[in-house]
Amino acid sequence: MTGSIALNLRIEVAPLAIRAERLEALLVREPTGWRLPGGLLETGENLDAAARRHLTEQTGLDEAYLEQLYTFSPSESAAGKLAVTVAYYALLARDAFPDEPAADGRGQMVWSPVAALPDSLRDPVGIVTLAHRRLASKLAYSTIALQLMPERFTLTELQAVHEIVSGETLDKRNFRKRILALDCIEATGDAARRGGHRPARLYRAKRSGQVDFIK
Amino acid sequence: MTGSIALNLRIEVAPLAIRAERLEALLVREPTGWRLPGGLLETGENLDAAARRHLTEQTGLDEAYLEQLYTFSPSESAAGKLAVTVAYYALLARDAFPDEPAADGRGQMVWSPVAALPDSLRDPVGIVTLAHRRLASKLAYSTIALQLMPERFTLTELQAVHEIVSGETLDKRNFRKRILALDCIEATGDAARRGGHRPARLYRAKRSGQVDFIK
DNA sequence: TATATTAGTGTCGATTCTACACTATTGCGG
DNA sequence: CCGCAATAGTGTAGAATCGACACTAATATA
Repeated sequence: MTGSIALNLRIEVAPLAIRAERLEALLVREPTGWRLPGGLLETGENLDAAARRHLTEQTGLDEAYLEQLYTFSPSESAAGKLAVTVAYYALLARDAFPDEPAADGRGQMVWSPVAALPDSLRDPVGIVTLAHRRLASKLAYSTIALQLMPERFTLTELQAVHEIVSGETLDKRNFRKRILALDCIEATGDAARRGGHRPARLYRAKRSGQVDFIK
Repeated sequence: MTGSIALNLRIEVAPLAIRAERLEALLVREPTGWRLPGGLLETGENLDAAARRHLTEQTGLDEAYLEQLYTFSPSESAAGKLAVTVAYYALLARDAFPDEPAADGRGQMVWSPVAALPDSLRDPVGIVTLAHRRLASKLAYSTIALQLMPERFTLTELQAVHEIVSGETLDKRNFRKRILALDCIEATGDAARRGGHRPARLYRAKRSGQVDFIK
Protein backbone atom coordinates (compact mmCIF):
# COMPACT_ATOMS: atom_id res chain seq x y z
CA MET A 1 0.00 0.00 0.00
CA THR A 2 2.86 2.35 0.65
CA GLY A 3 6.20 2.69 -1.03
CA SER A 4 8.26 5.30 -2.79
CA ILE A 5 9.75 5.82 -6.20
CA ALA A 6 12.21 8.11 -7.86
CA LEU A 7 10.12 11.12 -8.58
CA ASN A 8 10.68 14.59 -9.79
CA LEU A 9 8.01 16.56 -8.00
CA ARG A 10 8.23 20.17 -8.98
CA ILE A 11 6.17 23.07 -7.81
CA GLU A 12 5.70 25.99 -10.16
CA VAL A 13 4.09 29.29 -9.40
CA ALA A 14 2.71 31.73 -11.94
CA PRO A 15 3.02 35.15 -10.25
CA LEU A 16 0.47 37.47 -11.84
CA ALA A 17 -0.02 41.18 -11.51
CA ILE A 18 -1.50 44.10 -13.38
CA ARG A 19 1.23 46.26 -14.84
CA ALA A 20 0.96 48.86 -17.58
CA GLU A 21 -2.72 48.06 -18.17
CA ARG A 22 -1.96 44.42 -18.86
CA LEU A 23 -1.91 41.13 -16.99
CA GLU A 24 1.73 40.16 -16.65
CA ALA A 25 3.62 37.19 -15.26
CA LEU A 26 6.92 37.41 -13.44
CA LEU A 27 9.57 35.10 -14.90
CA VAL A 28 12.98 34.16 -13.61
CA ARG A 29 16.06 33.58 -15.68
CA GLU A 30 17.35 30.09 -16.27
CA PRO A 31 20.35 29.17 -18.40
CA THR A 32 18.28 28.37 -21.44
CA GLY A 33 15.66 31.09 -21.20
CA TRP A 34 12.87 32.04 -18.82
CA ARG A 35 10.83 29.93 -16.45
CA LEU A 36 8.28 30.32 -13.71
CA PRO A 37 9.48 30.45 -10.13
CA GLY A 38 9.42 27.03 -8.52
CA GLY A 39 11.44 24.06 -7.46
CA LEU A 40 11.29 20.91 -5.44
CA LEU A 41 9.34 20.01 -2.36
CA GLU A 42 11.39 19.65 0.77
CA THR A 43 10.97 16.85 3.23
CA GLY A 44 8.24 17.61 5.72
CA GLU A 45 7.09 20.63 3.79
CA ASN A 46 3.58 21.06 2.65
CA LEU A 47 2.74 22.06 -0.91
CA ASP A 48 1.31 25.47 -0.13
CA ALA A 49 4.30 26.30 2.02
CA ALA A 50 6.70 25.14 -0.67
CA ALA A 51 4.98 27.27 -3.29
CA ARG A 52 5.24 30.31 -1.06
CA ARG A 53 8.84 29.57 -0.18
CA HIS A 54 9.97 29.22 -3.78
CA LEU A 55 8.14 32.37 -4.77
CA THR A 56 9.72 34.36 -1.97
CA GLU A 57 13.22 32.93 -2.38
CA GLN A 58 13.32 33.42 -6.11
CA THR A 59 11.48 36.69 -6.52
CA GLY A 60 11.64 38.39 -3.13
CA LEU A 61 7.87 38.69 -3.18
CA ASP A 62 5.91 38.01 -0.07
CA GLU A 63 2.28 38.77 0.67
CA ALA A 64 0.81 37.15 -2.38
CA TYR A 65 -2.53 35.40 -2.68
CA LEU A 66 -1.66 31.81 -3.59
CA GLU A 67 -3.94 29.18 -4.97
CA GLN A 68 -3.32 25.70 -6.28
CA LEU A 69 -4.20 25.36 -9.95
CA TYR A 70 -3.65 21.86 -11.23
CA THR A 71 -1.20 18.99 -11.13
CA PHE A 72 0.44 18.05 -14.39
CA SER A 73 2.22 14.93 -15.47
CA PRO A 74 3.52 15.35 -18.98
CA SER A 75 3.69 12.10 -20.88
CA GLU A 76 7.23 12.95 -21.90
CA SER A 77 8.71 12.24 -18.49
CA ALA A 78 12.41 11.69 -18.35
CA ALA A 79 13.33 8.03 -18.78
CA GLY A 80 12.90 6.05 -15.60
CA LYS A 81 11.72 9.06 -13.70
CA LEU A 82 8.33 10.54 -13.16
CA ALA A 83 7.84 14.22 -13.71
CA VAL A 84 4.95 15.70 -11.84
CA THR A 85 4.37 19.41 -11.46
CA VAL A 86 1.99 20.96 -9.01
CA ALA A 87 1.06 24.36 -10.41
CA TYR A 88 0.02 27.38 -8.38
CA TYR A 89 -0.74 30.93 -9.24
CA ALA A 90 0.04 33.97 -7.15
CA LEU A 91 -1.74 37.29 -7.32
CA LEU A 92 0.35 40.33 -6.43
CA ALA A 93 -1.30 43.48 -5.18
CA ARG A 94 -0.10 46.56 -7.02
CA ASP A 95 1.73 47.84 -3.96
CA ALA A 96 3.33 44.48 -3.14
CA PHE A 97 6.04 44.55 -5.79
CA PRO A 98 8.52 47.12 -7.09
CA ASP A 99 8.04 48.63 -10.52
CA GLU A 100 11.08 46.84 -11.84
CA PRO A 101 12.20 43.57 -10.26
CA ALA A 102 15.50 44.23 -8.51
CA ALA A 103 17.84 41.27 -8.82
CA ASP A 104 19.36 41.76 -5.38
CA GLY A 105 21.55 38.71 -5.20
CA ARG A 106 18.82 36.74 -6.88
CA GLY A 107 18.68 35.75 -10.50
CA GLN A 108 17.47 38.04 -13.21
CA MET A 109 13.72 38.53 -13.53
CA VAL A 110 11.34 39.97 -16.05
CA TRP A 111 7.67 40.82 -16.22
CA SER A 112 6.09 39.42 -19.34
CA PRO A 113 2.57 40.14 -20.58
CA VAL A 114 0.64 36.89 -20.45
CA ALA A 115 -0.48 37.58 -24.00
CA ALA A 116 3.12 37.62 -25.17
CA LEU A 117 5.09 35.08 -23.20
CA PRO A 118 8.45 33.80 -24.37
CA ASP A 119 8.20 30.75 -26.61
CA SER A 120 9.19 28.31 -23.88
CA LEU A 121 6.16 29.35 -21.82
CA ARG A 122 3.66 30.03 -24.57
CA ASP A 123 1.29 27.12 -24.31
CA PRO A 124 -2.48 27.08 -24.63
CA VAL A 125 -2.67 24.43 -21.91
CA GLY A 126 0.22 25.81 -19.90
CA ILE A 127 0.23 27.08 -16.37
CA VAL A 128 0.05 30.77 -17.16
CA THR A 129 -2.83 30.39 -19.58
CA LEU A 130 -4.67 28.16 -17.16
CA ALA A 131 -4.11 30.61 -14.33
CA HIS A 132 -5.42 33.44 -16.47
CA ARG A 133 -8.55 31.43 -17.27
CA ARG A 134 -9.11 30.45 -13.65
CA LEU A 135 -8.71 34.06 -12.58
CA ALA A 136 -11.07 35.33 -15.27
CA SER A 137 -13.76 32.87 -14.33
CA LYS A 138 -13.39 33.62 -10.63
CA LEU A 139 -14.06 37.29 -11.31
CA ALA A 140 -17.67 36.33 -11.90
CA TYR A 141 -18.29 34.58 -8.62
CA SER A 142 -15.78 35.90 -6.12
CA THR A 143 -14.03 38.99 -4.91
CA ILE A 144 -10.68 37.73 -6.15
CA ALA A 145 -9.92 40.88 -8.15
CA LEU A 146 -9.25 42.67 -4.86
CA GLN A 147 -6.11 40.57 -4.50
CA LEU A 148 -4.63 42.48 -7.42
CA MET A 149 -5.43 45.90 -5.95
CA PRO A 150 -3.27 48.06 -3.71
CA GLU A 151 -4.53 48.74 -0.22
CA ARG A 152 -6.44 51.80 -1.36
CA PHE A 153 -7.82 52.11 -4.85
CA THR A 154 -10.45 53.87 -6.90
CA LEU A 155 -13.47 52.25 -8.51
CA THR A 156 -12.12 53.14 -11.93
CA GLU A 157 -8.93 51.25 -11.13
CA LEU A 158 -10.88 48.23 -9.93
CA GLN A 159 -12.96 48.32 -13.09
CA ALA A 160 -9.82 48.46 -15.20
CA VAL A 161 -8.52 45.33 -13.47
CA HIS A 162 -11.74 43.49 -14.23
CA GLU A 163 -11.57 44.61 -17.84
CA ILE A 164 -7.96 43.63 -18.26
CA VAL A 165 -8.43 40.18 -16.78
CA SER A 166 -11.70 39.40 -18.55
CA GLY A 167 -10.78 41.10 -21.79
CA GLU A 168 -14.17 42.77 -21.94
CA THR A 169 -15.09 46.41 -21.47
CA LEU A 170 -17.65 47.12 -18.79
CA ASP A 171 -20.22 49.81 -18.26
CA LYS A 172 -19.09 52.20 -15.57
CA ARG A 173 -22.44 52.63 -13.84
CA ASN A 174 -23.40 49.00 -13.94
CA PHE A 175 -19.99 47.97 -12.65
CA ARG A 176 -20.21 50.33 -9.69
CA LYS A 177 -23.71 49.24 -8.80
CA ARG A 178 -22.70 45.61 -8.90
CA ILE A 179 -19.47 45.96 -6.90
CA LEU A 180 -20.94 48.19 -4.23
CA ALA A 181 -23.89 45.81 -3.82
CA LEU A 182 -21.43 43.05 -2.91
CA ASP A 183 -20.51 44.90 0.26
CA CYS A 184 -16.89 43.88 -0.11
CA ILE A 185 -15.27 47.32 -0.22
CA GLU A 186 -15.74 50.52 1.71
CA ALA A 187 -14.85 54.16 1.12
CA THR A 188 -11.84 55.33 3.08
CA GLY A 189 -13.16 58.86 3.23
CA ASP A 190 -10.39 60.51 1.29
CA ALA A 191 -9.71 60.92 -2.36
CA ALA A 192 -6.97 60.39 -4.90
CA ARG A 193 -5.99 63.65 -6.58
CA ARG A 194 -4.00 62.51 -9.55
CA GLY A 195 -3.93 64.79 -12.55
CA GLY A 196 -5.97 67.69 -13.77
CA HIS A 197 -9.41 66.39 -13.06
CA ARG A 198 -11.90 65.58 -10.38
CA PRO A 199 -10.37 63.42 -7.62
CA ALA A 200 -11.65 59.90 -7.18
CA ARG A 201 -12.82 58.49 -3.89
CA LEU A 202 -10.51 55.85 -2.46
CA TYR A 203 -11.83 52.51 -1.32
CA ARG A 204 -10.36 49.62 0.57
CA ALA A 205 -11.30 45.94 0.84
CA LYS A 206 -13.52 45.22 3.84
CA ARG A 207 -12.03 41.79 4.38
CA SER A 208 -8.57 42.26 2.99
CA GLY A 209 -6.69 39.09 2.19
CA GLN A 210 -9.91 37.10 2.07
CA VAL A 211 -11.62 36.03 -1.13
CA ASP A 212 -15.39 35.85 -0.71
CA PHE A 213 -17.74 33.91 -2.90
CA ILE A 214 -20.60 35.85 -4.41
CA LYS A 215 -24.29 34.99 -4.28
CA MET B 1 16.97 22.73 -10.54
CA THR B 2 16.12 19.11 -11.12
CA GLY B 3 16.55 16.16 -8.80
CA SER B 4 14.50 13.55 -7.05
CA ILE B 5 13.58 12.65 -3.53
CA ALA B 6 11.97 9.82 -1.68
CA LEU B 7 8.34 10.51 -2.18
CA ASN B 8 5.10 8.78 -1.56
CA LEU B 9 2.92 9.96 -4.41
CA ARG B 10 -0.51 8.44 -4.13
CA ILE B 11 -3.47 8.82 -6.38
CA GLU B 12 -6.93 8.46 -4.89
CA VAL B 13 -10.20 8.34 -6.71
CA ALA B 14 -13.61 9.04 -5.23
CA PRO B 15 -16.04 7.01 -7.38
CA LEU B 16 -19.47 8.60 -7.09
CA ALA B 17 -22.85 7.45 -8.28
CA ILE B 18 -26.52 7.89 -7.53
CA ARG B 19 -27.89 4.84 -5.79
CA ALA B 20 -31.10 4.52 -3.83
CA GLU B 21 -31.87 8.23 -4.17
CA ARG B 22 -28.57 9.19 -2.59
CA LEU B 23 -25.09 10.18 -3.68
CA GLU B 24 -22.83 7.29 -2.75
CA ALA B 25 -19.12 6.58 -2.93
CA LEU B 26 -17.60 3.21 -3.70
CA LEU B 27 -15.03 2.10 -1.12
CA VAL B 28 -12.59 -0.77 -1.14
CA ARG B 29 -11.59 -2.88 1.82
CA GLU B 30 -8.24 -2.44 3.42
CA PRO B 31 -6.99 -4.33 6.47
CA THR B 32 -7.90 -1.56 8.88
CA GLY B 33 -11.17 -0.43 7.35
CA TRP B 34 -12.29 1.20 4.12
CA ARG B 35 -10.45 3.44 1.70
CA LEU B 36 -10.91 5.03 -1.67
CA PRO B 37 -9.54 3.21 -4.70
CA GLY B 38 -6.04 4.41 -5.54
CA GLY B 39 -2.37 3.67 -5.37
CA LEU B 40 0.97 4.74 -6.67
CA LEU B 41 1.99 6.26 -9.94
CA GLU B 42 3.96 3.98 -12.23
CA THR B 43 7.02 5.07 -14.10
CA GLY B 44 6.12 6.69 -17.38
CA GLU B 45 2.46 6.82 -16.51
CA ASN B 46 0.48 9.98 -16.54
CA LEU B 47 -1.76 10.98 -13.65
CA ASP B 48 -5.07 10.67 -15.47
CA ALA B 49 -4.10 7.25 -16.77
CA ALA B 50 -3.02 6.13 -13.33
CA ALA B 51 -6.29 7.27 -11.78
CA ARG B 52 -8.24 5.35 -14.40
CA ARG B 53 -6.05 2.29 -14.02
CA HIS B 54 -6.40 2.09 -10.25
CA LEU B 55 -10.14 2.59 -10.50
CA THR B 56 -10.50 -0.17 -13.04
CA GLU B 57 -8.13 -2.58 -11.36
CA GLN B 58 -9.62 -2.18 -7.92
CA THR B 59 -13.30 -1.84 -8.72
CA GLY B 60 -13.74 -3.32 -12.17
CA LEU B 61 -15.36 -0.10 -13.29
CA ASP B 62 -14.52 1.36 -16.64
CA GLU B 63 -16.28 4.11 -18.54
CA ALA B 64 -16.27 6.67 -15.78
CA TYR B 65 -15.99 10.42 -16.14
CA LEU B 66 -12.75 11.31 -14.34
CA GLU B 67 -11.64 14.72 -13.19
CA GLN B 68 -8.73 15.86 -11.09
CA LEU B 69 -9.82 17.46 -7.86
CA TYR B 70 -6.91 18.70 -5.82
CA THR B 71 -3.46 17.71 -4.65
CA PHE B 72 -3.00 17.27 -0.93
CA SER B 73 0.11 17.23 1.20
CA PRO B 74 -0.84 16.57 4.78
CA SER B 75 1.53 18.12 7.25
CA GLU B 76 1.71 14.81 9.10
CA SER B 77 3.89 13.14 6.48
CA ALA B 78 5.74 10.07 7.58
CA ALA B 79 9.16 10.95 8.97
CA GLY B 80 11.71 11.53 6.24
CA LYS B 81 9.21 10.96 3.50
CA LEU B 82 6.85 13.20 1.70
CA ALA B 83 3.25 12.19 1.35
CA VAL B 84 1.46 13.78 -1.55
CA THR B 85 -1.95 12.64 -2.77
CA VAL B 86 -3.45 13.63 -6.07
CA ALA B 87 -7.21 13.31 -5.69
CA TYR B 88 -9.66 12.57 -8.49
CA TYR B 89 -13.34 11.93 -8.59
CA ALA B 90 -15.13 9.58 -10.93
CA LEU B 91 -18.77 9.79 -11.95
CA LEU B 92 -20.46 6.51 -12.77
CA ALA B 93 -23.47 6.42 -15.02
CA ARG B 94 -26.33 4.42 -13.55
CA ASP B 95 -25.91 1.69 -16.14
CA ALA B 96 -22.12 1.49 -15.79
CA PHE B 97 -21.98 -0.42 -12.52
CA PRO B 98 -23.77 -3.46 -11.09
CA ASP B 99 -26.28 -3.02 -8.30
CA GLU B 100 -24.02 -4.71 -5.82
CA PRO B 101 -20.26 -4.65 -6.33
CA ALA B 102 -19.15 -8.19 -7.13
CA ALA B 103 -15.78 -8.96 -5.58
CA ASP B 104 -14.66 -11.16 -8.47
CA GLY B 105 -11.12 -11.89 -7.38
CA ARG B 106 -10.83 -8.33 -6.22
CA GLY B 107 -11.07 -7.12 -2.68
CA GLN B 108 -14.33 -6.47 -0.96
CA MET B 109 -16.19 -3.30 -1.86
CA VAL B 110 -19.06 -1.30 -0.46
CA TRP B 111 -21.17 1.63 -1.55
CA SER B 112 -21.42 4.22 1.19
CA PRO B 113 -23.67 7.29 1.18
CA VAL B 114 -21.43 10.35 1.13
CA ALA B 115 -23.50 11.72 3.99
CA ALA B 116 -22.61 8.70 6.14
CA LEU B 117 -19.06 7.66 5.35
CA PRO B 118 -17.10 5.42 7.67
CA ASP B 119 -15.15 7.36 10.28
CA SER B 120 -11.82 6.98 8.51
CA LEU B 121 -13.18 8.84 5.51
CA ARG B 122 -15.50 11.29 7.20
CA ASP B 123 -13.67 14.57 6.86
CA PRO B 124 -15.09 18.00 6.06
CA VAL B 125 -12.01 18.77 3.97
CA GLY B 126 -11.58 15.24 2.67
CA ILE B 127 -11.67 14.03 -0.88
CA VAL B 128 -15.25 12.80 -0.93
CA THR B 129 -16.65 15.96 0.57
CA LEU B 130 -14.61 18.08 -1.79
CA ALA B 131 -15.75 16.03 -4.76
CA HIS B 132 -19.35 16.42 -3.69
CA ARG B 133 -18.93 20.18 -3.45
CA ARG B 134 -17.19 20.41 -6.82
CA LEU B 135 -19.93 18.34 -8.41
CA ALA B 136 -22.69 20.41 -6.84
CA SER B 137 -21.18 23.66 -8.01
CA LYS B 138 -20.62 22.31 -11.51
CA LEU B 139 -24.32 21.51 -11.79
CA ALA B 140 -24.93 25.22 -12.09
CA TYR B 141 -22.61 25.89 -15.00
CA SER B 142 -22.15 22.64 -16.88
CA THR B 143 -23.94 19.55 -18.11
CA ILE B 144 -21.97 17.34 -15.71
CA ALA B 145 -25.10 15.72 -14.25
CA LEU B 146 -25.49 13.76 -17.49
CA GLN B 147 -22.40 11.77 -16.50
CA LEU B 148 -24.43 10.22 -13.71
CA MET B 149 -27.33 9.21 -15.97
CA PRO B 150 -27.81 5.96 -17.87
CA GLU B 151 -27.86 6.16 -21.64
CA ARG B 152 -31.59 6.79 -21.71
CA PHE B 153 -33.38 8.55 -18.91
CA THR B 154 -36.48 10.55 -18.10
CA LEU B 155 -36.58 14.21 -17.15
CA THR B 156 -37.90 13.28 -13.73
CA GLU B 157 -34.86 11.08 -13.19
CA LEU B 158 -32.51 13.85 -14.29
CA GLN B 159 -34.24 16.26 -11.96
CA ALA B 160 -33.88 13.79 -9.09
CA VAL B 161 -30.12 13.63 -9.72
CA HIS B 162 -29.86 17.41 -9.59
CA GLU B 163 -31.87 17.47 -6.38
CA ILE B 164 -29.84 14.74 -4.73
CA VAL B 165 -26.51 16.32 -5.58
CA SER B 166 -27.49 19.89 -4.72
CA GLY B 167 -29.64 18.98 -1.75
CA GLU B 168 -32.35 21.34 -2.92
CA THR B 169 -35.77 20.55 -4.33
CA LEU B 170 -36.51 22.02 -7.72
CA ASP B 171 -39.66 23.10 -9.49
CA LYS B 172 -40.59 20.59 -12.16
CA ARG B 173 -41.64 23.06 -14.84
CA ASN B 174 -38.77 25.45 -14.30
CA PHE B 175 -36.28 22.59 -14.32
CA ARG B 176 -37.59 21.25 -17.62
CA LYS B 177 -37.59 24.66 -19.26
CA ARG B 178 -34.02 25.28 -18.16
CA ILE B 179 -32.62 21.88 -19.17
CA LEU B 180 -34.34 21.75 -22.54
CA ALA B 181 -33.14 25.28 -23.32
CA LEU B 182 -29.56 24.08 -22.91
CA ASP B 183 -29.95 21.89 -25.99
CA CYS B 184 -27.86 19.16 -24.38
CA ILE B 185 -30.38 16.31 -24.47
CA GLU B 186 -32.84 15.02 -27.07
CA ALA B 187 -35.92 12.84 -26.94
CA THR B 188 -35.31 9.32 -28.13
CA GLY B 189 -38.86 8.99 -29.35
CA ASP B 190 -39.95 6.21 -27.06
CA ALA B 191 -41.15 6.13 -23.52
CA ALA B 192 -40.50 4.36 -20.25
CA ARG B 193 -43.56 2.49 -19.03
CA ARG B 194 -42.74 1.76 -15.43
CA GLY B 195 -45.62 1.33 -13.04
CA GLY B 196 -49.26 2.17 -13.07
CA HIS B 197 -49.11 5.64 -14.46
CA ARG B 198 -48.45 7.67 -17.55
CA PRO B 199 -45.17 6.67 -19.25
CA ALA B 200 -42.35 9.18 -19.35
CA ARG B 201 -40.52 10.18 -22.51
CA LEU B 202 -36.96 8.94 -22.66
CA TYR B 203 -34.11 11.30 -23.47
CA ARG B 204 -30.45 10.82 -24.25
CA ALA B 205 -27.43 13.14 -24.07
CA LYS B 206 -26.70 14.85 -27.36
CA ARG B 207 -22.97 14.84 -26.77
CA SER B 208 -22.58 11.85 -24.55
CA GLY B 209 -19.31 11.65 -22.64
CA GLN B 210 -18.73 15.35 -23.08
CA VAL B 211 -19.32 17.95 -20.37
CA ASP B 212 -20.37 21.28 -21.82
CA PHE B 213 -20.12 24.59 -20.07
CA ILE B 214 -23.28 26.61 -19.88
CA LYS B 215 -23.63 30.24 -20.96
C1' DT C 1 -64.51 1.22 -14.76
C1' DA C 2 -62.82 3.79 -10.92
C1' DT C 3 -58.59 4.87 -8.63
C1' DA C 4 -53.91 5.77 -7.86
C1' DT C 5 -49.78 7.45 -9.66
C1' DT C 6 -46.57 9.89 -12.23
C1' DA C 7 -45.91 12.82 -16.77
C1' DG C 8 -46.38 16.88 -18.91
C1' DT C 9 -47.54 21.74 -19.77
C1' DG C 10 -47.91 27.96 -19.53
C1' DT C 11 -48.50 32.42 -17.33
C1' DC C 12 -47.66 36.27 -14.63
C1' DG C 13 -45.28 39.14 -11.39
C1' DA C 14 -40.76 40.02 -9.47
C1' DT C 15 -36.21 40.52 -10.09
C1' DT C 16 -32.14 41.28 -12.49
C1' DC C 17 -29.62 42.96 -16.35
C1' DT C 18 -28.37 46.23 -19.79
C1' DA C 19 -28.06 50.25 -22.36
C1' DC C 20 -27.46 54.87 -22.10
C1' DA C 21 -25.77 60.77 -21.09
C1' DC C 22 -25.14 64.32 -18.37
C1' DT C 23 -23.20 67.08 -14.27
C1' DA C 24 -19.20 67.62 -10.90
C1' DT C 25 -14.56 68.59 -9.63
C1' DT C 26 -10.09 69.27 -10.22
C1' DG C 27 -5.28 70.95 -12.64
C1' DC C 28 -3.33 73.53 -16.04
C1' DG C 29 -2.38 76.93 -19.36
C1' DG C 30 -3.37 81.13 -21.52
C1' DC D 1 -8.89 84.20 -13.22
C1' DC D 2 -11.15 81.97 -16.56
C1' DG D 3 -11.77 78.54 -19.85
C1' DC D 4 -10.52 73.93 -21.12
C1' DA D 5 -9.32 69.24 -20.68
C1' DA D 6 -9.82 65.23 -18.23
C1' DT D 7 -11.74 61.97 -15.22
C1' DA D 8 -15.40 61.06 -11.33
C1' DG D 9 -19.81 60.24 -10.23
C1' DT D 10 -24.80 59.43 -10.70
C1' DG D 11 -30.36 57.18 -12.26
C1' DT D 12 -33.80 55.37 -15.20
C1' DA D 13 -36.39 52.66 -18.29
C1' DG D 14 -36.92 48.67 -21.24
C1' DA D 15 -35.53 43.82 -21.84
C1' DA D 16 -34.57 39.50 -20.24
C1' DT D 17 -34.58 36.15 -16.80
C1' DC D 18 -36.25 33.91 -12.71
C1' DG D 19 -39.48 31.83 -9.72
C1' DA D 20 -43.91 30.64 -8.02
C1' DC D 21 -47.83 28.25 -9.02
C1' DA D 22 -52.19 24.03 -10.55
C1' DC D 23 -54.30 21.48 -13.62
C1' DT D 24 -54.86 17.80 -17.45
C1' DA D 25 -52.91 13.33 -19.59
C1' DA D 26 -51.76 8.59 -19.75
C1' DT D 27 -51.02 4.37 -17.90
C1' DA D 28 -51.53 -0.05 -14.43
C1' DT D 29 -54.15 -2.19 -11.19
C1' DA D 30 -57.89 -3.68 -8.44
